[in-house]
Amino acid sequence: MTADTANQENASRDRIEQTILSAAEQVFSPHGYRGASLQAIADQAKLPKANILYYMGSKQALYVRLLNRMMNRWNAVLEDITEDSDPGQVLSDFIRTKMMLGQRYPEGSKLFAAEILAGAPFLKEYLSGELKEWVASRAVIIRQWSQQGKMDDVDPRWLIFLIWSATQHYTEYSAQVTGILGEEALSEADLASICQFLEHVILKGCGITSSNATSH
Amino acid sequence: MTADTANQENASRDRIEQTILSAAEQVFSPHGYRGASLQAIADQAKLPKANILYYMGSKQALYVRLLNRMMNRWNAVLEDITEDSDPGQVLSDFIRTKMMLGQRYPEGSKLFAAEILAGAPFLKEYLSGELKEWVASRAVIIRQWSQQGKMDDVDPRWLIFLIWSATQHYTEYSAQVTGILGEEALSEADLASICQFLEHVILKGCGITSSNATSH
DNA sequence: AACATTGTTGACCGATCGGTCAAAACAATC
DNA sequence: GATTGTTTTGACCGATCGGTCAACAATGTT
Repeated sequence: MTADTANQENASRDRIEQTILSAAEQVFSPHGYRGASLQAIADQAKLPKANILYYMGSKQALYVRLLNRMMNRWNAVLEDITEDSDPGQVLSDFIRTKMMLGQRYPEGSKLFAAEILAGAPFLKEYLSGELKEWVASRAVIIRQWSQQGKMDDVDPRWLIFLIWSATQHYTEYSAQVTGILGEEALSEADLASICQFLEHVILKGCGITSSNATSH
Repeated sequence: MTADTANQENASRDRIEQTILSAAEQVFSPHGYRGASLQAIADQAKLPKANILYYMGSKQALYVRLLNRMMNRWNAVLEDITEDSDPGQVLSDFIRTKMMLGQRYPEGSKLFAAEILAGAPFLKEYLSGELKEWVASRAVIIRQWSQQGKMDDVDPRWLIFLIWSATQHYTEYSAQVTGILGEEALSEADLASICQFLEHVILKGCGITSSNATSH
């Protein structure tokens, strides 16, 4: 096997794996790791149970793969900010991006939520390693914004948690939200209204005077 | 059996039921309904499995009882507000009360979260009935505050969701929060700091000029 | 003391759990 | 077309699932 054969590897295998991953995400996300069964995943994927194990090795390996896939989707957020960035612009983008990611990958988001709820048995080291460092490094920059007088002197960690929680709420608690609103699902108008609200409250609440009103 | 014998009913039975409920809450909360087993609950309660079923009837009945117990704990919140109330005072109380409830009943809160995450199969009608009406009635009053110029004209529903999500985050995502902070659990100082932050951002963000600074 | 009621629990039920395995089907190479 | 390697899948394994039941202990009641 030469060095680059792995690149153009069997495409049919990839397609099947994607089918399985997608099915698994739908089964794991509402019920968590323990509440999901391989048989249910197999039914969802319309494949024999033994076939799932042939491709994924074990329930745990499949689950961990899903977690990693979801985390990769979040990598871009808040990545390229500096002390010279405009807080209003950055936080607006942050809110909208997080909101959009939740809408785009609802199952993946719920999967992640269930994992945290269960005490993060498979993500403990990621949270206290990579993610902790990520938050710490973002916090440094936000602190600089405060010192420059661009915004109030708030704890950056609580601010990040606030934006995370406020946006995630609409995917992970979608059953509650839609129940209360009396709608089947959130409309585009709802989403726009929510984004606008969150921007208004959080930016204003942090003492950020909207520099340039981005048209929406 | 006369009409009121049920009042001073067997106290030993109550004690055992509380033991079981407490054990069940600890087992259900991280794993959800499907992820929990009666055997695990029995082990936690240090009782034979058959004994659990003798007192609770079935897994489902036990689970529903836990949900109801948790919901009763929330009943007092935001209950006695009028159009003449002070928004700053009310929202401050709301934030602090919600935060306190999450700290007081972490398992119950997580249980509720897991139920919603699973699509709220046992709470659908509560959400779209009682709770929907509750939110609607609170929204009317908040709208009046806006019209009186006491606060910005924000959508009360999004405001309620914001406070719910921001406060619940610290109990339901406690594994993530503590992992990122590098602490075993949230300290009292952390909690006070978080409450202060949320008050600051949300009240200011809603255009509420803190009437009387309550000392903390 | 005799009896009825309530509480306790090990043994057991069919169903399902995650996972293994071997036989058959398929694909690729020579 | 025989050989080799890869997929596919039903059958099966021991463990565990929620729940039932009958035998038994404990606790009133009279």
